[in-house]
Amino acid sequence: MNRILRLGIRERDVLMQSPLFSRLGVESLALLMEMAVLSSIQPRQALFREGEPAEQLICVLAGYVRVFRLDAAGREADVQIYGAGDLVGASIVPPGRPYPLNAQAAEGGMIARFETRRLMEAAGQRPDIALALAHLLADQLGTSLRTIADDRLHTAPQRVARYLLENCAADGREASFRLPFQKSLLAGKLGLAPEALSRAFSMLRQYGVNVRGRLIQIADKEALRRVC
Amino acid sequence: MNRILRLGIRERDVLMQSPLFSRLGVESLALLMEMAVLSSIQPRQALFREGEPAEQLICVLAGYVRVFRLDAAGREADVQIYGAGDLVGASIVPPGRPYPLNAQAAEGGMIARFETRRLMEAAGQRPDIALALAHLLADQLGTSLRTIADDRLHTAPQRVARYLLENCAADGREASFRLPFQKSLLAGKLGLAPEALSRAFSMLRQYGVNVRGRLIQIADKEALRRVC
DNA sequence: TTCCAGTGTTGATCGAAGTCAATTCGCTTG
DNA sequence: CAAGCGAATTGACTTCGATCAACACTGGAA
Repeated sequence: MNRILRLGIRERDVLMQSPLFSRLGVESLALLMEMAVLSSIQPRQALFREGEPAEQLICVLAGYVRVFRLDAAGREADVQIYGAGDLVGASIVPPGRPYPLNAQAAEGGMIARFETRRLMEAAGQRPDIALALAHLLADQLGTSLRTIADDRLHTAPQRVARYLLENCAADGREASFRLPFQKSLLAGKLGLAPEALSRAFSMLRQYGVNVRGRLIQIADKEALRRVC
Repeated sequence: MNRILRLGIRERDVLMQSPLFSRLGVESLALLMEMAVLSSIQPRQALFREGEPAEQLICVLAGYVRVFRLDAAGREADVQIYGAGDLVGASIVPPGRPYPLNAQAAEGGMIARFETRRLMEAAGQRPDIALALAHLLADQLGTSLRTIADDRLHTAPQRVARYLLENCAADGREASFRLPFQKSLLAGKLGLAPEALSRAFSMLRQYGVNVRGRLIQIADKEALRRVC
């Protein structure tokens, strides 16, 4: 919430790598940097709620942001998890509508906020900004469409296996890596209850997947690929 | 596939209403109209397949286009249904990648094709085109995110009830309308097997929903809303 | 170290929806 | 009009995953 925070080197770096900035010319880049307002975020802090007027786009600089929807009974369904460099709520780029979803910090971190109104003004004058926006939206649309298909086609162990294969080092027969966040968050991202994720992991043991805390060890990626 | 077809009045009208064109200035409009290549499409005709180089964006002028994904076993999962005015495959706007999904004509109709390369060139020079693209992508991203949440939060009868309420006249206590396409297509759109859609309809009978062929009659929208 | 709270795991049960098979419906075509 | 075909429905069965509850593990604070 601290408006006085200035962009440090680390924050600039993350921004520069983000899909919004990475394709810009120097001038546009400076223009947008100018607009960024930094905030640190606390675990579980709400960043915006469904129905609120949508005026700001958020770029995650550190930590993770969970975007979810509530039903009438108060149950939550995660829609997407955003990490460093990701733009949250890009679907509200056209200003003047309410947020369609809720966003919450999954852990402590740092974000940059951009006024959508100013962003759109800038995009109207500088094609590279508009194009970068289109690019980034297209990417998010792509992953989101793929998520729909995956949900409908694959069982829980299959979804987990796919996630592991996408997020481990590409080379070699075996691999090991650390989950970037809590298992309950991963469960939500995959559209599962935490219990279902747990069961999926234990069923994947017979395919050479070993889990200790956040550490994942895969004995044979080929074997795992056959699960999908 | 007939490249000689020229834009008739009806086709121009649909294009003008589409989210890509509706926000453009006259010059940009003329430029894009110029690029449109018309084709008539036959039922079940494949428009593009997963993995093919993605070079064309498709705008539906008449009929419906089904976008779906195949799994290893050959099962299909529908991701989205596009109707007149909708832009298919907008997620491939950035050129040079393969199509991530399959598209197929659900019935006979008419489409306009645009080369993504030329489209992006035009967008790079004319901010209104780039902005229109961003706008449209944002919309599609929004609906797609909402689909994910809906899938995860609602049962089959609830999803059907929501669809009915969104697609019937807004005013009045009762309503009736025709489904725009086959039930099997609707089932896919809602992420259901046809049998599940059928059962959902018959369970909604007790909430005042009557179905005969494609004709839907809703006795009391309030009652139906309580299902969701 | 011990305690504690939050996180994750396991077990038992239940309900939703997918699948396969058998009819029935509704529309097109001769 | 009848015939015939694909679409839709219904039934029986099965599987997957949500839910609730009990328990175990982990990491931080006193």
